[in-house]
Amino acid sequence: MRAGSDTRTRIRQEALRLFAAAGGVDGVSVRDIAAAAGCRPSSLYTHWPSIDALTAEIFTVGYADYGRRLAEVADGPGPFPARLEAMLRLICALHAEDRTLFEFLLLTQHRQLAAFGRTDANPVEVLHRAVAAAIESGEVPPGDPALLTAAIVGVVVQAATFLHYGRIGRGLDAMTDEIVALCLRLIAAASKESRR
Amino acid sequence: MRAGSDTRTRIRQEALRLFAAAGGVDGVSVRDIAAAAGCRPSSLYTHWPSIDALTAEIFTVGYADYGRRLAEVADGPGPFPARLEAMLRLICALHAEDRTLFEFLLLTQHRQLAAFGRTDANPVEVLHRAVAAAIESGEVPPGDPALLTAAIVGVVVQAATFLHYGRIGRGLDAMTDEIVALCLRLIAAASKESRR
DNA sequence: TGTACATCAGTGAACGCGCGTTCACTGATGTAC
DNA sequence: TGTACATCAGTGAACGCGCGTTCACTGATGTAC
Repeated sequence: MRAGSDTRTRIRQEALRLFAAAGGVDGVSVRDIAAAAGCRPSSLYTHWPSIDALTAEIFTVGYADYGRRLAEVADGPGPFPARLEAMLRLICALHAEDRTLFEFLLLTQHRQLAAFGRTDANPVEVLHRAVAAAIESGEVPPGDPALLTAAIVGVVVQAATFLHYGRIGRGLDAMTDEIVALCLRLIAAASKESRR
Repeated sequence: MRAGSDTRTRIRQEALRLFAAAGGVDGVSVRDIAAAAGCRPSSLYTHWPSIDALTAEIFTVGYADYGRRLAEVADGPGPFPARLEAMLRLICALHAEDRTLFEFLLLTQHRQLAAFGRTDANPVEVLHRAVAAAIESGEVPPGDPALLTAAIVGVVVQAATFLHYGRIGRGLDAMTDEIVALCLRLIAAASKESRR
């Protein structure tokens, strides 16, 4: 074996970075990856049989690892609400720790939304305005309207999406307590709802 | 003007159907759309200057219309919780009314998730098991564990995603009351949270 | 009503392009003796 | 230590393919008189 040639590692890293930036694997070519990694397109085939094998490796390894760490908490001892809170804190920590991987795993979407931009007809924008107005009028107490809107649409995932597009300036790690509180409320609400 | 040639309409409809089925515009070619619409690829250019113009028309028109209908409710009179409930009921009704358009607008994602499949390492599956276990153990009262899991990850959007992949057998319209209750809980929780 | 012409949705063949991939090769590094 | 050989990561040119798109055309339909 040769002394540490890091081309394989660089290809994997740059591919992940490009996929996360593009919001998916489409639109990122072998030539793009090679250029970013500082090698030739054919070098990729020294390490993987195809581009699909590379993307599958990145996704499967990352996803499985993420699932495994989550399972450790989920399957552990203690009451469910405490484990849910621990899972949420883990997810927020993972996002802060490796945002590129997190976004690649969760945000393969949203090219259309990005192309459409922020207009008044954007449903999310409509809801955001309604929330902001409700907060201003005192119907809903003070808070970050963008965060509350994201919570309604999708709590963790939607918050990560808003962060990805720069509508929220704080990382998921800075919002951990609020995400935990919202989700704990959700399970309490579900309990009451299912009893009626 | 000629007697109603419906090729233009068929191209638009079939393109939308294919985009929704593929979970995005990538992987759907002009040839695919033409074949589904029963015409030749070149016919598309009689009606649109490019494939991008067609996708932009479908997305922009659908998205703007969706946003407009939502804005009518959001900007109407009455207290915020009632307007939020009305918006959620409208969204669920829109999903039931034109699921293809709804999915095209919201679910441009998830090809990677589909390729990865349902394994034990899937984070969503991990959470689902934890929720199901919590329900079985009585820590969380009876209810649809898949629905509760979807609620935590993303309430409306995530529920629509699960429905898209067949993990939930009921339409959003059949879940409207539960979605409303969950989101009303979310805003109540947000109120208390922001006061501390 | 009949004929000549205009319109224009749709056709069919072809285009240039970027894609993923192949493969004979190079040349730096490691090993044998 | 020096020489001959083996290994193998990385190269460069080329491939076939499907993509979006073009354009001269066809032929059914509508209009003028």
